[in-house]
Amino acid sequence: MKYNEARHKFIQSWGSLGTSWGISRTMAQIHALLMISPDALTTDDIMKELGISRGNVSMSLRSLIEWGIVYKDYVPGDRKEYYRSEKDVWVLATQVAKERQKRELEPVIRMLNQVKSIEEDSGQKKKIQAFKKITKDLNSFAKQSDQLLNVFTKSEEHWFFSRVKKLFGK
Amino acid sequence: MKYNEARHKFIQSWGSLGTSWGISRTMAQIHALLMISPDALTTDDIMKELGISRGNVSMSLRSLIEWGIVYKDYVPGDRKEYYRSEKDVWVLATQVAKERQKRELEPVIRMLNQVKSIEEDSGQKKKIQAFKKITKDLNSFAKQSDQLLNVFTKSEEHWFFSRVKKLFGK
DNA sequence: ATTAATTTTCAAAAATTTTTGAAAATTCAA
DNA sequence: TTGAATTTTCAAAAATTTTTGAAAATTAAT
Repeated sequence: MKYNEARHKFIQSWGSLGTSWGISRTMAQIHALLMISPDALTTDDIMKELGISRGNVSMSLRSLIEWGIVYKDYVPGDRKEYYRSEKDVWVLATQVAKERQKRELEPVIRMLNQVKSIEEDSGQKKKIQAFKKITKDLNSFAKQSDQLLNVFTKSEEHWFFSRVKKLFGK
Repeated sequence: MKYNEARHKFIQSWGSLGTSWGISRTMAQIHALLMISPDALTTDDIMKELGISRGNVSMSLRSLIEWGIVYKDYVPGDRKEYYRSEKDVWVLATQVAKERQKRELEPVIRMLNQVKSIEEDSGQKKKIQAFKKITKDLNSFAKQSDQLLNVFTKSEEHWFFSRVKKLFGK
């Protein structure tokens, strides 16, 4: 496979994967482009490479910076801003895990805590029983996942996978 | 909090969470409704409870069945089909993990394997170097995650969280 | 202060995804 | 078979999300 073909495939695939990970196609494509770029890129570089609008690039970059996986660089004597991706895959993964924990897991835990205390209600014994059971179980699972994610995001790469694998006899 | 309020909050929240987990609002709402229902429900029950169309219920249920988290029940002497959710949270979680592994993780690994072998190209040494480095690192991480997920989906509930937590000194 | 370069904002347009609802298909009892 | 009950399909409509692009804001050099 030629480099340009591989590069194109990588950017396109990362873009469509982004969609199923809850980020927009172009945001993921920009991220892909920055990951494989040895040098930091300007807004215009990105617009030209991916054929997308200035506004889109601006908003997507802000979002990537909020996710903590893209950084801004300032070059002395140059008005333009340069953007650069985090390239350490472990750091990338832990940043993404932290953000998703905040956006997806924590809201569930909050909701489940809210619905935990329901008043007695004569006519609906069975339904209330079922409701309490599943929400309690989901809450317990969600909290354990939260703890596990904390272990993951705080651990050192070297340790995590190898220790877990050894633990389960792999 | 009153039961009906809690129930409403649970269904609505699960619905909007579904969106960020890549399934449609109504599909997640149907799942929520079935999880808290002590008895299996018919298509008409679900339509009435959630105020959504027959077609939507039919398609969403098929999808939930494909995910392996909802089952069809047949009641003797009744033409209607009854639907029931998996209620064991560990089974739910492992099913969802398996499906997402198949839909999200495996495609990345396939793509990264494809772009792995690129021909030498005189003019682009530095770019090719950077490309090879990041795709190799991503591939290695993706494969380790895949293995970890296999450990998770094959392990017993009791073991998983407690062993991992103990391992990391929690 | 003025101006040119650059970035950001956001309303409108485009694209995509979800939902509807009625027709078609299926199922099963008589 | 026939036909009523039920489920499925899918084109069109609605809702939602993403993208555009030009105006406004910001930045920094002169």
